[in-house]
Amino acid sequence: MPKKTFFNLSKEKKSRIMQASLSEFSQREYRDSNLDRIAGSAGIPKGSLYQYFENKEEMFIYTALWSIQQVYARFEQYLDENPAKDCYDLFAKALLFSVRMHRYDPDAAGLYHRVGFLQNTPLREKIVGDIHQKNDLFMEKFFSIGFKTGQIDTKIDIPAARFVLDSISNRFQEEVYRSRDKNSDLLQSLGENDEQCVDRLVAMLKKTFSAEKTQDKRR
Amino acid sequence: MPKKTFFNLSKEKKSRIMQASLSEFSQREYRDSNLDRIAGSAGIPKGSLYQYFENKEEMFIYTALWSIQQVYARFEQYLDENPAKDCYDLFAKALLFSVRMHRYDPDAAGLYHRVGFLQNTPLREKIVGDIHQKNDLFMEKFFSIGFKTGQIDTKIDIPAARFVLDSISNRFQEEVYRSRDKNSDLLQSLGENDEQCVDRLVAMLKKTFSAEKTQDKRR
DNA sequence: TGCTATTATGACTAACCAGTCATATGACTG
DNA sequence: CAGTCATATGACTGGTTAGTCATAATAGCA
Repeated sequence: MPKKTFFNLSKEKKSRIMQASLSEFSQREYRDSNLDRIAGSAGIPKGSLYQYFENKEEMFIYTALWSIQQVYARFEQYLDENPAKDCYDLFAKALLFSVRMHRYDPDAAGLYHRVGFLQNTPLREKIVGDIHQKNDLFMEKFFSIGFKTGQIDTKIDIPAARFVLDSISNRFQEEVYRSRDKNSDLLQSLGENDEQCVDRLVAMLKKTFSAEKTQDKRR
Repeated sequence: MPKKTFFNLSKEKKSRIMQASLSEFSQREYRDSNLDRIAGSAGIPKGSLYQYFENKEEMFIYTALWSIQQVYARFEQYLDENPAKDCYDLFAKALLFSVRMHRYDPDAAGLYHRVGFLQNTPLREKIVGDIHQKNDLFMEKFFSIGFKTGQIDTKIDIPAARFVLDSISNRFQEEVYRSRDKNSDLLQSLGENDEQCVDRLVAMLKKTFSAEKTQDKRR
C-alpha cells in the first residue's frame, strides 16, 4: 500500500503517476523497469516517488493490483452492456473482451497478463491470489448457467472441463498479448477476425461439453 | 555460438560450464542471472567465460537452445522406449513425458519452459523458432495417426483442434512446472497421480475430436 | 506575521555486475 | 632452449540504478 501522502495527492497527479508506472512495468520486466523513467514520464522528481511508496517492489505490486482491478471492472461493465445469452456465449464474450481490453488499454491489459506469467515467485505470490479468486467465480458462473440451461452434460468431469476451459482461455490471451508485437499465426489460422476465431473455439467446446445422444464408450 | 576455444575444452569442463549456466539461467530471469555465480559454480574464473562466449546473451541463447535439444532428444528416446498405440496415447505420453522430464532434469526442463514465457522479445525471437518447429511436427504426427486410425473425425476443424491441443499441453506443462515450488491445486483436483490426471484430460479430448453418430447441429 | 509540520527536490551514495585487459601459464615447435 | 601461439586469470573499470538525505518550498494555523 502506498503511503498516505500518495492519497493526499490531487486526482490528476495520482493518475499521472499511475499511468507512468503502468506504462513502465507493462513494457519491461521488473528488473528492467526503471524508477528514473517513471518519475520522468510522470513529470515529478524521483525523490517524490519515495514520498508515495516505500520502494520499487511496493510500487510494482500496487500498480499490478491496480491493473487487475481495472481489467475486472471493465469486464464486468462489458458483461453488463453485452449480457451473455448462455454459458458458451459467456465464454465467447470473455475471450472477445480480452481482445478489446488489449486494444483499449494495452498497458493495463499487458501488465495484467505479465503478472499472470511472472516467474519471480515471491512477488508473484503476493499478486496472483486476486486473479485466481476472480477466475474461480467465472468458472462457477459458467457451469451454473451451463447446467441450468442443459447445455452442459450433467455427467461431465468438472475438474477436467475446468482445466480445458482454463487452458483455452489462457492460450487465447497469450496469443492476443503477443499479437501486439507480431501477428499471431495461431489466431490467423483460426479466422480473419476475432469473432470468427472465438466462434470456432467455442464450437469445439460445445462438442466437448454437451451431452451426446450416442456416446461412443470405447476405452 | 560459443567461440572455438569452448569446443577445445575437455568434455568434463564443457559439461561443468553448461551445468552451471543451465542452473543459473533456469532459476532466475535473464537480468537476475549472474555471470560471477556461473563462473563460481563451474569452478572457473570469470574471465574464462569470455574466452568461450562473446557475452552474456550468447551464453544464454546457447544454453537455452541446448536445453531445448536435451528435452526433445529425451522425448524422442521416451517415445522409442514407450511407443504410442494411437494418437490419444501419443498425446498422453507427451504429457506424461513432461512430468518425467521435470523430475529427471529440473534445470533443463525449467529453462526450456522459461524460454516459452520469455518476455524479452529480441532474446525470445532468437530461440523459440526451434520449439515451434518441433511442435508443428508433433501436431502433424498426432493428426496423421488420428486420421489413419479413424479416431479423429475427418470433418474436424483442424486449426481449432490444434489450438485446443496446444492449449491443454501448455497449461499442463505450466502446472507441472509450478508444482516444483508448490503443489498444484489444478492438478490435484484432477487426480491423485499423474497418470490419472492425464487420462481424464485425454478422455475429454477424445470426446472433442471423435466423430459423433448424432451430431447436434444448432448454431 | 512567525512558527510548525508536511511535502518537494535532485544531487549524491553504495551496490551490483557485464565486460576488459595486462599479465601469467603452458603447450608445441624447431 | 628460445620463440610463438593459445589459453588462463582475476583485479579493475564504467555504467547503471535503487534508495537516501540535506535543504527548500509550501501549507496550516495562531
